[in-house]
Amino acid sequence: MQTKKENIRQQILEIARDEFTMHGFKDTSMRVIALKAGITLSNIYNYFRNKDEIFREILYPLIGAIEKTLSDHNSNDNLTLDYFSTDDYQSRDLKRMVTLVENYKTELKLLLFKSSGSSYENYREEITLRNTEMGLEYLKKMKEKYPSISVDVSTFFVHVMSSMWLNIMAEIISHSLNHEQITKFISEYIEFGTAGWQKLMKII
Amino acid sequence: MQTKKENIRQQILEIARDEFTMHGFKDTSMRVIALKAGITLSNIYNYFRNKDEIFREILYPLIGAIEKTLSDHNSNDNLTLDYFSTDDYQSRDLKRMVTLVENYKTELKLLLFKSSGSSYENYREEITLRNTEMGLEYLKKMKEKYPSISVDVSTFFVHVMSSMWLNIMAEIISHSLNHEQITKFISEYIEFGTAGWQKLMKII
Amino acid sequence: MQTKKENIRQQILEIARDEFTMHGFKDTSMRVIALKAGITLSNIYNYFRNKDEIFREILYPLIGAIEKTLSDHNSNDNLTLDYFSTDDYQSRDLKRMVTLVENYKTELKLLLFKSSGSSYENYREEITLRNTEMGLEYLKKMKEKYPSISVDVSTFFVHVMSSMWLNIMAEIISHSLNHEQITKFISEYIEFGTAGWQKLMKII
Amino acid sequence: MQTKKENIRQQILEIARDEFTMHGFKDTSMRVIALKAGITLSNIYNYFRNKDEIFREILYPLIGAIEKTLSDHNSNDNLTLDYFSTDDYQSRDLKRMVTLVENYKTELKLLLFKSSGSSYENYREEITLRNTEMGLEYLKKMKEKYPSISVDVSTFFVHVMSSMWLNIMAEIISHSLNHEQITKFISEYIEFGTAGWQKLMKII
DNA sequence: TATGAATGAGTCTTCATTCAT
DNA sequence: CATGAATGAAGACTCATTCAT
Repeated sequence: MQTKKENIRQQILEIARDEFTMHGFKDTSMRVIALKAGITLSNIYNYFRNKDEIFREILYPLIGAIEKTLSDHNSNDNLTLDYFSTDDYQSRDLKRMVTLVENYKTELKLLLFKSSGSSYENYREEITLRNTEMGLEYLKKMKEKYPSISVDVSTFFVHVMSSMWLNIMAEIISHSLNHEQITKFISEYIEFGTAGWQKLMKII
Repeated sequence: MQTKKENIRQQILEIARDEFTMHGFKDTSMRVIALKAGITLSNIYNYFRNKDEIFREILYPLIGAIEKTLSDHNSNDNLTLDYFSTDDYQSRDLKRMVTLVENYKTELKLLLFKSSGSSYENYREEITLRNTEMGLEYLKKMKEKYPSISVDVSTFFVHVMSSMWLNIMAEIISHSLNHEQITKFISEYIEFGTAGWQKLMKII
Repeated sequence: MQTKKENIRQQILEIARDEFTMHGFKDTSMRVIALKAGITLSNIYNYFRNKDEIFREILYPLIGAIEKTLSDHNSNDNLTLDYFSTDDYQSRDLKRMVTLVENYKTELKLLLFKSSGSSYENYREEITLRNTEMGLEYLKKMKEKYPSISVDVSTFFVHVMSSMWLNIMAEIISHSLNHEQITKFISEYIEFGTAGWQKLMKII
Repeated sequence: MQTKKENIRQQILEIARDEFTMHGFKDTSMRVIALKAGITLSNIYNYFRNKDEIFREILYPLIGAIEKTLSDHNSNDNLTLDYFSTDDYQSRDLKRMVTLVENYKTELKLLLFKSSGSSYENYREEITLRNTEMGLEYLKKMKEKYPSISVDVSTFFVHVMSSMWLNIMAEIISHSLNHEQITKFISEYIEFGTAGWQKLMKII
């Protein structure tokens, strides 16, 4: 009544996000959302078509950010052997990820763990797939640029490395790492990964 | 009537496994299992006490195999720097994992992805936790044996590496890799990981 | 649709009361209530949280009346030997009971006979217990006031006399006594009981 | 197998009696009886036609004893005013009841409290009815023999007095009175009741 | 915009009993 | 005499969604 409409809309979204976070998409009850929002169940349907739309709306900003991050990552800046000798490049990519994680903590949790039953239930796989394709493409271009390096790496290996990104995000979120812990981890991971890739690609 | 009893029991298990695989434990309906098995819903309860018991029975062999693998892995054979210079040790561990994956493809999928709501819903986390603890313990012992190496690695990094095992299994299963592909991947992963760890531990 | 909402609520209550009366709380089916009310089973749950709530709502007025009657009865007016020589006092108490019975015929039947399985299933015992305690307390006070009387009566005897109240109510209800019959019975019961108590307490 | 058949039959009866006592007729599960008896569910049906037959068989001796007690009570010995001046007669009747209670404690509990849903669920009422009829008949005969006494007592009053018997039994059982307590109560009840009836019948 | 009412399909599990072997 | 398998009905309750007002 006295609550302005947009307020209600926001309130539904916030409570829904809490519920989704706690019980997952499928086991979140519209009834409960309505109850906690202090409105009628059916009134929710004046703001959203259905449960899935609420879920999608919650994840909308995150999805945008992810898409942006992915396309940024896919630029041609990285096509240099320096990527594997100086920390700068990988660091820059990882920092993007950290930003994502820190800005969209809850939403990432939803997307990665709680989306079963929603229209985003396969999003995690899709991203990994796209990451893999980008990775393969990257290796191909590098080989063209630096014929001496070895890129004889199985598609699946690239795939596993790609999925690592999401797994790491997932773990960071699950364990509620603070900024310092994240930074420490990233430097370790870069050191570890750089050495690994150099070995595989027979650089130097 | 005409179907022999053990047949039906097996049929229930197989159909249940399919359903669990497709929809997850929680969203699998006993009604549907009965329907697809061509028997009465209530008749299922002559073979199993409840839904969870069916799930547990399906996973029973896998759980045993996992426990065995873990205890084998936890031996002291690995306490040598050779672990990081020759492929033999890691290879042996990874081959154990491969055996697991190839023998219990479907069941692993269930355990890793589809167990929410069942009594095994936290098993994945538990294993990662145990793996992490084993990893930290391992680093400590190595440091005692080889004081020159560095083990200044964050717990979280060890945790991520531990969870890698399960993630890799998960990916192998999801992508239905054949034996050759798995072998190829493993050699790559060993090469990659060995280089990474050597770098981190500052082994020459 | 065409039926107004409060109608339906009342209808559910009435039909539920009939069903409870016929089959008892436990053996009354929500399905059947819905069927007889001409509504959907699930729609009942728009009016009541669960079966027990329906039962409690039906008994709500009766419970209030009983509590009031009990507290009225527990006054100190009765602390006189006249209680056993003139009819007035007992008559007044019994008339209270009659009023209760005549006003809450059906509900009393539910409470006394049909509440097994509901949250009121022990109410009968509780009342008898409270009545017994009140009776014992009464005898003690009387002895203090009139030391010559005998109150050497077993607790169990007081208990049986207390449970009589409820049994009498129960019988009146079961046999659908009219007002005249009730009045007749009461005068008989007072005559009978007064003589009995006088004898036991050795009054004159 | 090694258990003789009659043993099994007895075992079923004993376990069933326990279950009926604990959960009542309706809420006792044949499955549980079979389980506790260590036999198959369906095997019970080789010994008894159905659940009700088990219940009836358990109560068979009690029913016989009740019928005998009732017919004994209905003899002509009691047709004397002495019944209300000496304790002997009533005492004899009450002692019969005590014997019943002490010999068939469990069975009476079943019959009075736990028979809902069985073919004996109305037995309590039936007995009270027969008791009432016997009481009315008794009063009539007394009036013929002793025209001076008053028998102007309502049918319902006789009914309540009749139901008292069963209520008292019920209370004795519920409270697990020992022999001494029962005897004490009975003498109190006789004193109370005799005085009451004398008053009502205007004897002396 | 907001509401209360309504719906039908769905959840897992238990029940007493029957029947062929 | 004993068994395991089978059945259909029933239990209370929840679900997301729709609709008339």
